[in-house]
Amino acid sequence: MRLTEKGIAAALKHHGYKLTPQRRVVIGAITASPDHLTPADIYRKVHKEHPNIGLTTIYRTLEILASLELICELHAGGSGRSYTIGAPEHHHHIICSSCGAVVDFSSYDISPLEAKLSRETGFEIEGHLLEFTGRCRRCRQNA
Amino acid sequence: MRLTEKGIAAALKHHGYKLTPQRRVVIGAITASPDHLTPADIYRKVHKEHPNIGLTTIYRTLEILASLELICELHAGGSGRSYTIGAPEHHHHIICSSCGAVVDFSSYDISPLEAKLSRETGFEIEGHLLEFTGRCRRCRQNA
DNA sequence: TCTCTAAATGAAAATGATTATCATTTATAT
DNA sequence: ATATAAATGATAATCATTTTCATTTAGAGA
Ligand SMILES: [Mn+2]
Ligand SMILES: [Mn+2]
Ligand SMILES: [Zn+2]
Ligand SMILES: [Zn+2]
Repeated sequence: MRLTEKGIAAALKHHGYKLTPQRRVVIGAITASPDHLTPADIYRKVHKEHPNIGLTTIYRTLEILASLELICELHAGGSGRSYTIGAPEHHHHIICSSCGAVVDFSSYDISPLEAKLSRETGFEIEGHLLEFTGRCRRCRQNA
Repeated sequence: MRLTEKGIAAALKHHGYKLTPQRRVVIGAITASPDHLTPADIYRKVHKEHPNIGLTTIYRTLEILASLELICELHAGGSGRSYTIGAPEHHHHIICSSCGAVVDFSSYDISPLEAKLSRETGFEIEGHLLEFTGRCRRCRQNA
């Protein structure tokens, strides 16, 4: 049930955002790639065909798409966000420290832990970040 | 079994690092505070007594201490690292989105999940990041 | 204690990602 | 077709971190 380019565009309009050529281009780039892309990645991918699009606009478009949960935002370790076409179910990531590949996993429900923490610490939990780093099979074999 | 100022200094020397006044000052600041401090926090704390210490040196010292696992490095969500005197046991963090307070918790063992993921994805897991965000009791009451 | 040298320091500039500004353009409701 | 609020993009600003490099210094050895 992967979101399509059209579907994302429709959702944008539905939420009152204008459907500009620049936004179409960003949506196109992100639906076309299975990878997690940084704003700069998208800028590069798109710049040949559409030299008139600004990096700022890419940031802004990604921010909107993420806020509508149409794409999935990833804060890998230190610096740099990246985005990928949103899988509707909540999931987490494993990131290869060698090649940067990102693998999703969803086979884990964190809510019991949340409830326990909330009880023990008095926090009202709003969100969480669960990420693993490691070396993917391929990188391990090449070494 | 909290590390002492002397203990950290000794460990530094043991690993071949010189024990400079600047490093003593950074170690002193970090052992004196129960909080997670950013490099800039430490710079401010220290600057009255030691106006001659550079922020660069604080960054460098913290990097060394973290690499020796004498202090604990925290990448909170988006931008900005912070450090605290290293608790020897592995633990995770809950961060208040309103006031920035950080609370540790260690009542959770993530290794079964690691083993499962390793089996399912072929990754050799090297590390992980588990962080919760929420609103602490105090901030919740003030609102 | 004196000397020597690799290691450490810090001022300053560079970097890199992200955000703010603001004059100009444009998507769309009417 | 028009009006207008929203969107764009060039540019500059931020902010954390890193690099550079000339100068200082901790600590090993004479
Ligand atoms: Mn994902
Ligand atoms: Mn901690
Ligand atoms: Zn890999
Ligand atoms: Zn709080």
